[in-house]
Amino acid sequence: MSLTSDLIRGHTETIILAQLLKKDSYGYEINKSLRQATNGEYELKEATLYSAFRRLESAEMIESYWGDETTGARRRYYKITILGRAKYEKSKADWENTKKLIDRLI
Amino acid sequence: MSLTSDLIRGHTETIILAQLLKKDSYGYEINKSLRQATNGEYELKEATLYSAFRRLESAEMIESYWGDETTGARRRYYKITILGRAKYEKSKADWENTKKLIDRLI
DNA sequence: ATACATACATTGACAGGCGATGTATGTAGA
DNA sequence: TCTACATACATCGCCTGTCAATGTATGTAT
Repeated sequence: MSLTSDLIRGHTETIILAQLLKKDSYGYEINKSLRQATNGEYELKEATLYSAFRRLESAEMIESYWGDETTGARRRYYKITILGRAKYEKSKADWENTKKLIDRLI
Repeated sequence: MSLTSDLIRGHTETIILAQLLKKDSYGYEINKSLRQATNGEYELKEATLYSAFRRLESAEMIESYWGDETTGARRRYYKITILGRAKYEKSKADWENTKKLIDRLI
């Protein structure tokens, strides 16, 4: 288990939603963005990433469509929905509260 | 799933160690302290609390002894070890790092 | 040819959290 | 006296998110 994995557990979906808030994207690209944003400190494991996509799509927080690449590997793009935006806002507020709570307790 | 449960997952042991850093204590009392410290917003579920004690004791982060109550229910007191203190310091530093990481990502 | 990067996907196992349940002691009130 | 409640510890079995391992397919560089 890596340094952060246990502490970031529970934030995976919010992190993905935050990326999709900027623009439609696909798994591989999201992970590249995360690596860049954290100077290589953090990225999602593929199994974690794709199972999060499944959950988010089932919950109608995101929608997917195939990209129209004529060359290279196909890409499945994801787009955040209205529900996803609401969820993101809620999660962000929860994070702010939880952060204070933990700071008070440790 | 409650508001905070998924986000606090992974902090349970650190929260317990933080309490034991102040003084030797026992399950029920630790939970009372947590409730007080958070104005009733947060407490550990008993099953969570006691399984955390088991893990921490196996890992030699805490030690236990029976209280000498002559009346009322018996209490099993826990005491943090040197190893537990080191673990606490490490966890706290990890938390500071993770907090920054998450803030950057969401 | 070979290795590597891009890209998606599933399976099975593991670990932490927790609902449900059980035990036992002592106190307050009807 | 009976009942309810607070204190206090403990375990079982389920659920859920994470992830190692593995597989598929395309394109590029050496």
